[in-house]
Amino acid sequence: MTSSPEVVQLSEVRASCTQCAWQTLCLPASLDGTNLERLDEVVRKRRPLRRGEVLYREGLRHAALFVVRSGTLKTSTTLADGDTQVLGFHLPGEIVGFDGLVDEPHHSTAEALEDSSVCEVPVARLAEIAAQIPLLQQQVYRIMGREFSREQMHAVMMGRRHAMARLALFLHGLSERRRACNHDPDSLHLSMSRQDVANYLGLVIETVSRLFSRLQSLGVLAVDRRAVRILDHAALAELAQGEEDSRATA
Amino acid sequence: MTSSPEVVQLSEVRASCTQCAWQTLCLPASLDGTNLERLDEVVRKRRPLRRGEVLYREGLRHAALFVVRSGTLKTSTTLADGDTQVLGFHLPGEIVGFDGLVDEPHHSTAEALEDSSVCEVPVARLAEIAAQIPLLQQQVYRIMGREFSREQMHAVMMGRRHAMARLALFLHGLSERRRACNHDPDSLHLSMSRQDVANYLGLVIETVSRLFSRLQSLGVLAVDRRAVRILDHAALAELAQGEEDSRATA
DNA sequence: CGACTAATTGAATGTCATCAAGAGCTGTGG
DNA sequence: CCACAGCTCTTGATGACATTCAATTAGTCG
Repeated sequence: MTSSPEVVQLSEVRASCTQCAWQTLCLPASLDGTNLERLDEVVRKRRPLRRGEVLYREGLRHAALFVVRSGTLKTSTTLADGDTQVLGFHLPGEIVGFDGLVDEPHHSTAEALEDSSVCEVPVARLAEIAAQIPLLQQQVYRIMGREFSREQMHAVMMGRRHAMARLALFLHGLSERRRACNHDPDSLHLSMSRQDVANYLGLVIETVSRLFSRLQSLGVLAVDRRAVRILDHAALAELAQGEEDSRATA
Repeated sequence: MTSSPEVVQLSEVRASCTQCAWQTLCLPASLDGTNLERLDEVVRKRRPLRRGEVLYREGLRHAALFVVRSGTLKTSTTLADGDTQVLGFHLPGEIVGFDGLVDEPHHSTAEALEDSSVCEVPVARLAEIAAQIPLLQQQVYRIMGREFSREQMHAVMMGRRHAMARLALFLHGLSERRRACNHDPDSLHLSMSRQDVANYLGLVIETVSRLFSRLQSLGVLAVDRRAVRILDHAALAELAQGEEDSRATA
């Protein structure tokens, strides 16, 4: 079971999509052998990103999509007054870059929250071969719809007027995304800082910190720094709906 | 200069895109005559929508995009607890339906806020001809990116922690969208209720009402029911940044 | 070990939600 | 034409909850 460096090279360069764990979530879904190879030719593997490294920056044109292979990305935008707003966190299998699809400069910046790796898909090349492979074209649309809905989920969270409901929805969403990847939906590793979570939810860091503490004392979560374990999904779901579960404080 | 009923008919049925006021914002941008005709064949004109009429409903599959030709649409989604969250307001030239692109059922419901009219673009047919017209394919991507960025702007608004900043951003955004259509950016006709505005911004109706009153007394707006005139763009911009312009209250 | 950052916790203020009442507009029918 | 009902919107008083300011603890890196 020893794998020589050449084999690794080969699989990385040639058969990236074929061997990728996220095939079913990503562009290649439902493509057969021949078409998969054609997609492979378009997809450019990128060097791994170091924690803190920026993938693309707002204001720059870079018409490409990026598939997260491992790690976590954070997208954010800068406001007129210099404040930043975190727009999203992106896990393996998810795709970023839709805000700079063609010509348009990006409105957001994407940064690695931990050491990560991504595939780069130049939009122009993708469009070319998608024009010849209807199933791929469909998959592109499907993924766009998926990411669009994810954006809307952000608005739903921010629309909740109780801070607890926002955090509960956030945690529930993360849990669901882990389930989608066949990972344990109860154990979350938050690769983002409390500050990032707070900003993402439209709160301040102290509030988020207090909420984590409260969830822990309620027995809903076990919190150890950025490692979070969900102990009571039902209670979390209730809190997500704004039910102030006051009886549990007794 | 009399136009017979037949001429109207003809222009409505055959030359919809050619004569549409929103050409430059919409799919046909940068298409020449021949290609424009091919697009015309795909686009289905729809009967006008009456105020309150639903264009599509969440949970249903309906793989089509809709271009707003006149009027205003509201998209919203229903939460687990039965509450609804308003996701967006859509003005002429803008496009809705991205959340139900392929196969997937819609996550949102689209409703006319006033008598409106839309063009329906079946995604499957659009994909077919876009595969043959690279410029159209590009334009599809461009528009998706645009609507994606609009979604993100919603998150930016909701992220502001002062109610005034949210409303100011909202009004500023509406103003900019009117400017983009060569309309007077100072006069807004809010076709949505205060309740809708409040929900969209994650506030309650009373707060929104108070804010409008305050903006009026500050001399920033002239508010007459749903007719709003922006008197002081600079002040509005300041308020959008969370600057509590307390000196103006003196 | 010491300096730095990240996160937690406490106390006080302020903003927004809630509850409640009233004003203004719209449409209907007598 | 006016009266009435129903709705949207406004305005006021109160209180809850999140922010702010401040200090402490925990964890990380040089």
